[in-house]
Amino acid sequence: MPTDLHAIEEKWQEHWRREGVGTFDPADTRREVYSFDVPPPYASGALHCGHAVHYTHQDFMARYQRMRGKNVFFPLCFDVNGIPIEERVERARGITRKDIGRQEFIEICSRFADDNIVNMTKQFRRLGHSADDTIGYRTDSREYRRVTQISFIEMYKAGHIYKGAFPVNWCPRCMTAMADAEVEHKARETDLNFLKFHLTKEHPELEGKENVGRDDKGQYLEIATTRPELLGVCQVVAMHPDDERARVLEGEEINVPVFDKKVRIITDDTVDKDFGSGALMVCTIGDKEDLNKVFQHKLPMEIAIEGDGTMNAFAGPYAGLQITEAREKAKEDLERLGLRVRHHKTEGNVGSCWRCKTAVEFVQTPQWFLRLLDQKENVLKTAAEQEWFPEFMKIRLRDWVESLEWDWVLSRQRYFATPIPVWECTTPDCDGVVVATEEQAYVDPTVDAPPVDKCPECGGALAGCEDVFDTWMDSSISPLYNSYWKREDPGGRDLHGRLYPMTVRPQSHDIIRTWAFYTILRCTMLKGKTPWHKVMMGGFILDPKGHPMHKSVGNVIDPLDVIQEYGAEALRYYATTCALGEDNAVRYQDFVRGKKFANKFLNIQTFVGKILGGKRPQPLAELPLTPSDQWLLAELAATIEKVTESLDRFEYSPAMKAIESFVWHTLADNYIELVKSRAYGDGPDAEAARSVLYTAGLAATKLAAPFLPHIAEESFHEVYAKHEVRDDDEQHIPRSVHLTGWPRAPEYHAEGVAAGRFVKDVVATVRNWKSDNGMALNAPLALLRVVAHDEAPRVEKAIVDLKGATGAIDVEVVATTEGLIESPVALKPVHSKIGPTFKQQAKEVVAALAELDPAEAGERLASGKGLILSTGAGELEIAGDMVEVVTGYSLAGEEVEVLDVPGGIIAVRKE
RNA sequence: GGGCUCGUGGUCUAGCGGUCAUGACGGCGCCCUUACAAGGCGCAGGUCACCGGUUCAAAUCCGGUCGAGCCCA
Repeated sequence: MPTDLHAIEEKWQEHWRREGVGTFDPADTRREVYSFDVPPPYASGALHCGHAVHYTHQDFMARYQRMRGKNVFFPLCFDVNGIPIEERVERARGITRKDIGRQEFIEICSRFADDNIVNMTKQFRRLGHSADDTIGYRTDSREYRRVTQISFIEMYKAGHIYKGAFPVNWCPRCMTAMADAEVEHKARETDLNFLKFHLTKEHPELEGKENVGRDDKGQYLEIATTRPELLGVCQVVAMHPDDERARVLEGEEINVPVFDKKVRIITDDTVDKDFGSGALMVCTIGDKEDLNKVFQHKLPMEIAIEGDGTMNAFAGPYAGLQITEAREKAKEDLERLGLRVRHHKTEGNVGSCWRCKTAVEFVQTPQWFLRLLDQKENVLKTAAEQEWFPEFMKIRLRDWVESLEWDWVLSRQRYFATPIPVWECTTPDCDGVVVATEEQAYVDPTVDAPPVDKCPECGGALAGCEDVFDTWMDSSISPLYNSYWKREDPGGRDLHGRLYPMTVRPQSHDIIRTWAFYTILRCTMLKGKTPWHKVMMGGFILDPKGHPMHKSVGNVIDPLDVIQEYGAEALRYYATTCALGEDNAVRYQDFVRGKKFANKFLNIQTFVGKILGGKRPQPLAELPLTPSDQWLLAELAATIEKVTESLDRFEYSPAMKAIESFVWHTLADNYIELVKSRAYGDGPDAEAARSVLYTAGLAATKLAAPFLPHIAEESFHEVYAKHEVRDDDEQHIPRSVHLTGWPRAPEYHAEGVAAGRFVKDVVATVRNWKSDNGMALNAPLALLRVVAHDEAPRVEKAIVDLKGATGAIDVEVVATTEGLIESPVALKPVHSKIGPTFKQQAKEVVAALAELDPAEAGERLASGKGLILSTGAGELEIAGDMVEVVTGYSLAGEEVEVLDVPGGIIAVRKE
């Protein structure tokens, strides 16, 4: 029977959509809620393997919790805001956002996202995901942005927000401010230039010291820098206090080349004595370290770079040039003036924009900030109340929180994001601000009127704020949005109270410092309560060699291609093998195994269906169960327990292994083989086997349902559905296995379990023996004698299975080895002993040995005597170590083969 | 430079104090067995990265070395 997995998968995907399997019921107050604060994938157009695995993990849990009777809130959401879509639109149209009107640009971005969302929704469905599109959001919707704005208004009123002019990270390409969390540090090779800074006073004692020199302009100190274009804003030169040169120079002035400007020499123990020349020029502002020194030493904040990445008047002769042009020009000038002593390449960490990888600069412009440095403890306190899976990932959050030194800059100078709902006074030097009212939100201050006409401070005219929010402002209220905070309650039954805190936040570890941190921060500030009880932290999915997948490397694997070749179930099977918190390489062998297992599973269910013949067997309790039946039920109970425990700990891999081992090995390879012939028959024994098959087959279907939902659904409808009734309506069969209850351990008498396991081992041993002896597995056996010791009375009850499964015509179950006689059947010469002793005579000795009666010889050897051989040269005696006695068994005078089984032995005879 | 995670047969992987170290993929041999050859049975293949320590007992715990990945500076 060829199985078309694709057809099965697509059939049930359509069924689930039509039947609304997975739909959250906001009006249901009876069932407990299990909610997911899902990570909205960015609407870029395609899901990648990381998405495929992470959302599949969520789907496992969602389907499991539904079967546990929970009202599952598992929304289908999309993130839309921000630079990536703006960038794609700009590239696709060959424009910048400034070329067309603000509102038109926003409109184009939004339509671009629409198409991607349609496409990605289809992809989720093809993966077999049960996310609920009746409760999803997209972050550019008016409703979502309304909630973001309200959250801002509340925090503003509570005094957590301020506007100020501080240096902020700035991407000259995206032309916007950004938070520390958005800055990546990448190793980059740059030129390290050693420049002459002439000293204002001569120091003969420094003569000959490292990096100190002299030319026609006098004595100089070499200073290494990668940013010569910033010489104009060099504020100070710093050296380590232990530097012997610093002891002489500290407090003196030194000449900045080209600019003919004098700066002080200071000491600072954070300076690396061994880097460059050991002396550091502090510029405003080359990097974060400069910025720290500016604050620490109260240096002037002269910023030489404009927001568009050009140099300004502070840069003197380089004003008007782009940063990199200015750098080249500065190097040329220094070289020409003989001020650049030498230069070499160095690898340094350059802060870069996480979106476009452009080197980040510091720019000082008025921006909106959220005060968070006073919230560090609160954030960690909230996190302490959460259960993280795995727990160790919390360390990353703690490290990040403890390292924070800056407030969060909220404003971005972009278009396609949530507008900051404020109007500002246009009168110079008046800092009057009018914040929108909650009722006004959603509001776009660049279009809509402020709640009051004039500045409340000075009566001046108001202008709408043109800045938008950092997109993490939107993302970090997802638990509030999801739980209908400040939104109309569709059920009118305190939905917010029932949904907040949410049950679980699934996410990956690369956005702990952003999404997890900001969400905990903001929800703690706004609600004073944790946003969720649990965090499920996914790892990275890497290419088969263990490297990250990148378009530029060409190692990207498209999950849809995997589905095309192996099926969605195979991809989902692979997802079960990916442990939380660990990075996992794509493993093709798992796709192969998943596909094989899906097929095997369907075959087993087909067999069970055939055995049942369309009838539901009598309940187990009314039937005489054999030891084999009891053993199988015990195994089933243990499997249910193991799978349930594992799922409750978000451990998918052990759960799947338990299911696979039970279904494939215990049920198919052992139990079915054991009872196959009985189950085809009539009578209570046969009915018992069928009832066990029904129970185990249905339970296996339910256990597999969260992981392999398509084949579970197929099996359920093919074999079981018509015999089952709905929880809520006994007149009808269940619409889906996913709407039925999680399996409970079956009830049975356990006294035969050990005997059943023994019977299973006996049968497996016989089958192996047949295979070793080149016999067909269904070949008949003349006799099977089972020595079962204490278990004999119970094993006896399984004679029907022993006969059926081994093909033995006669089966005897006995308690002891009585009647089984072990006797020598052959004598094997030990050539390594006989050869050296008898040399030429050896051949004759061996021949004579073959003439002896094994039984008699064995007896002599057992009593410690040697063997007497008669050869052509007369009699001779050989010692016991020259011969090996091969023993055999006989039963009632006929030769039998004896095999070891755990817990006993068996004797078999072919004919 | 710091933090976290991980080094187990050819490849991937389970185990994370206690019988002969789990299983998959691949390889080899045998087998059409009233569900399945996309299957069954079996075989080969491992100094559990390395070095120390704790313990009656270490793949497992501790320390160090080397290597990989991620996060952060």
